[in-house]
Amino acid sequence: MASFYAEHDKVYVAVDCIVFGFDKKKLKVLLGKRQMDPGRGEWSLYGGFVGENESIDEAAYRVLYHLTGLKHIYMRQVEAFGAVGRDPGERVISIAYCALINVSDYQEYLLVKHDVEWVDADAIPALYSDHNIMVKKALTLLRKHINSEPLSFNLLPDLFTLTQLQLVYEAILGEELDKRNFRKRIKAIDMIEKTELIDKNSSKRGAALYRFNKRMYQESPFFRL
Amino acid sequence: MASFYAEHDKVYVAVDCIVFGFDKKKLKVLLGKRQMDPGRGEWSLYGGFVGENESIDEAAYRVLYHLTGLKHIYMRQVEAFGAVGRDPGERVISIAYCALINVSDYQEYLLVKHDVEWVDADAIPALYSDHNIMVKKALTLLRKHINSEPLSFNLLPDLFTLTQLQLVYEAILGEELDKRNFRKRIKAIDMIEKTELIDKNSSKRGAALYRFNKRMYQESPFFRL
DNA sequence: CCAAAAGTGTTCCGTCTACACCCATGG
DNA sequence: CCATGGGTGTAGACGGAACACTTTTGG
Repeated sequence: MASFYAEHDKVYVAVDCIVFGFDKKKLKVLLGKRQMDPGRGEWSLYGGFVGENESIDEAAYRVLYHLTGLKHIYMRQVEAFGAVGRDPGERVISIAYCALINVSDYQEYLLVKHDVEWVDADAIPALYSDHNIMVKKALTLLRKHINSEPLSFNLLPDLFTLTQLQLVYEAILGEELDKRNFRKRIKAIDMIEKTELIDKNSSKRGAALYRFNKRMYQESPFFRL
Repeated sequence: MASFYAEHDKVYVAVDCIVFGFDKKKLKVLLGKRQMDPGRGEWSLYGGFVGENESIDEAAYRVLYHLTGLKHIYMRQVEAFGAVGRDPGERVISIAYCALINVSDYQEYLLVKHDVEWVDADAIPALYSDHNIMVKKALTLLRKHINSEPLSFNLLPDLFTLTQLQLVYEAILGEELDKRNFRKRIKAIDMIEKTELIDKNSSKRGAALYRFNKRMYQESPFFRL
């Protein structure tokens, strides 16, 4: 490859992943202690550098896979962060990505392996560099899109009860919802299908299990709760 | 500065500006012929490289200033584009920015100086690299936010008529709006103030000029059309 | 006097909100 | 039999959509 742009500067580019999960009525974020200098030991998002021969999306999926062992996860770019002094080490431009995973898919031993924890999204500690801003932006984005895109299902198992689904919405929106109105709206959405299966974990009576029909969404990608 | 990250790759980072304007009932984008290799002569967005000692926002404002001679312009990041082969020259990650300007603030001689033109947003030619995708994303974003943020005023002079404002909305949304309903909604927004001034350019009768009260918006930053 | 754009209200319909009780079951 | 969570309907308020005519004035 010719060097067309040799007179310009090159910089480090990294990706940082905001991994959201949902557990026990709470929205969680996967946070860990930074394992490299500078900032070793500080609370931080999990990230990595973008290599010469991978796209930024590939880098984000690679980092997410390394952290969670999971592939085919919902992920989207949040924003590029590029203040000059944002990283105390060297000039690094970082692109934040937001991932949504089902906590029960996450192997617990990885928490130890990577020294990470599920932290309540409403009790985030002080984080390395500008990572607090990244988390806040990701949360804002999530809140903004939760009603117009089928995001919530990524935080739940394939089969879920309507109470679980409602709890996800309440956790993300930070407010309680009316059960009857919520269920009325759900009924109006064909892509959310009731199955014959009953979940007996959460109550003696048992609750119907529902499923999100991904295929139906792909055919007509419109969603509004 | 120590070299903490020496084992990682550095890449070129650029910014590309999607500059929207509004003129004669149409939404326009500022496009030019690329002035450097590779791709010299192709239709392209106007961009530039991010320097070692400037933030990506600063780079975007510098590029926009160079192109338009304007400062304090509304601008926001659209998205980072980082496919490996996106630039035919070398590996370049580019961060797209969207700017909204009032066309009558734009000095016409700059069109010649930079070899750029105002192109109809609904008739964008084939552009260099992934710039078509950038424009499309910026347009989608604009459409999505036009009703919940006071963006439209950036495309108009300080004083504008309600017909002009409606035309901006129609151009961005790509559909006609009902005049009476539109004006009813405008009347409900305190930040949009009627002045005593009359514009006689567009009609014999004359139309009242309105103004967006920026201060009022800063105090309570809520907007919904 | 007429063309051209500005300006102005009402009705209807659908959507959102508030709200409380019965059901099924395991222990 | 009772505690626990699951499940259901209605009425009133509100907001959005449809819709047509009068006003002003420069040429």
